[in-house]
Amino acid sequence: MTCTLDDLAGSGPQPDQDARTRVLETAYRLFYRQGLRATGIDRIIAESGVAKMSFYRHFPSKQALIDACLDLRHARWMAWLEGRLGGLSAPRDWLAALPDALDDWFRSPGFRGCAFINGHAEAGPDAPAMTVTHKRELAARIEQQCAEAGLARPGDVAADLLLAIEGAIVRAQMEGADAACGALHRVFARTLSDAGGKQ
Amino acid sequence: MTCTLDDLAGSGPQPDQDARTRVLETAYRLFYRQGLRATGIDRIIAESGVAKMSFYRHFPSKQALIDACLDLRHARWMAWLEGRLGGLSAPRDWLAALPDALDDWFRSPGFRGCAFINGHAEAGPDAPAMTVTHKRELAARIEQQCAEAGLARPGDVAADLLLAIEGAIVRAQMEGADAACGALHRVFARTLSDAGGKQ
DNA sequence: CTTGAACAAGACAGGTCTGTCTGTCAACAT
DNA sequence: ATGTTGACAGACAGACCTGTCTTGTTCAAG
Repeated sequence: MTCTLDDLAGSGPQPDQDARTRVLETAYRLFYRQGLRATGIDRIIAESGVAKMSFYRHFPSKQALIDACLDLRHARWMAWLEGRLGGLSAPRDWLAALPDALDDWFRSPGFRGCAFINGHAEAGPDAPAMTVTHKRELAARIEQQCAEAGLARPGDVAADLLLAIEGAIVRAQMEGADAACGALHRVFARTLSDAGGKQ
Repeated sequence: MTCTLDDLAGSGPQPDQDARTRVLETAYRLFYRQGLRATGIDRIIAESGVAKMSFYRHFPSKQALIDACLDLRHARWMAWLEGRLGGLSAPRDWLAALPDALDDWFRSPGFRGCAFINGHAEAGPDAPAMTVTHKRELAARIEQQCAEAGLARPGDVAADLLLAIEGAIVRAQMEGADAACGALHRVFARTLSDAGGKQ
């Protein structure tokens, strides 16, 4: 599965898609843009051009639709990241290129932070499990690359890098990409340099 | 103004307080615990033991109450931080002790992340101005300490530290304090060491 | 041709949301 | 004594929310 930044943002519902896909694509955009609670079922139904019963045939509840959207978001985001860094076979290069990839994402139109951070912030401890699962899978992927790069204490290095990533996402959301990317690059370089990766 | 972690969490409405204070204290707790949109006016009114008209006499709208709560949160959080680090007159010590202070906060009962990050995540670009103002004032305070400590490029150092702080808050919210604090301490030590502060 | 599945359109129920309004009461100042 | 002020209690309006149900249409497989 390949995924561009446009795919990540979502193309919106297409008339030739079936009802379930139109609902999912519409919700995917609205939930991210407006928030989970602020987006009502009626609006999703109206914008996707679907009957209410068609919606409830495919999704038993709003919560099920939210879960499906977060699953899709996770799959697309990870696919985007892998595609964006796909040409880099050396783990050290992969890690060093992460800030540039995030920089692209921060500057993409419609960027509004991390859907999982936002969802967790909104729903609190009762947030869908995917909000934390996504972060764990990202952390595992980064730790894998740290280990393959031969860095000492790959778990600690991955935790440090993930800390910087989360911070950069929040900074970019609140103050813009420029305010986040300088610090992100510096913290990454310092962390990797300290861990033995090339500068 | 002094502020303990209990004060930061909010003591709830006391019967001897006037109506406005009871509303504000109730909303202060509920907005942080449940989120802005998930907390209805009716619930705030019921828990504060106030008439609806008394509420609307003191606050023209729910949005005005939200703004007042964020103002109060900002004042209390900054006062807590200054009090927590008050004994440290040397700027380098002040900066080095920041992760321990945040650690205490992450482990305090009822911790649910940063009210300003959460509010911004929920409301998006239309979020109250205080959500970004709070972060700017914190960044300015950190930069001031960096400058007084004689660090090179105090603005960059402050940006790096703030990035780590935001990341740690999010990590602590989603995975708990243990998952955040190790990385926070390491990134802080590395950043300060690189900037010329004592180890 | 018949049957059944998917779908569109929309009424409906029951609840919640914000915000307005009417009364009643107690404290207090003139 | 009397008017003012603040507060409590609760009805009410109008909108929005989720979820159910009915009716009619399209279309394809048997």
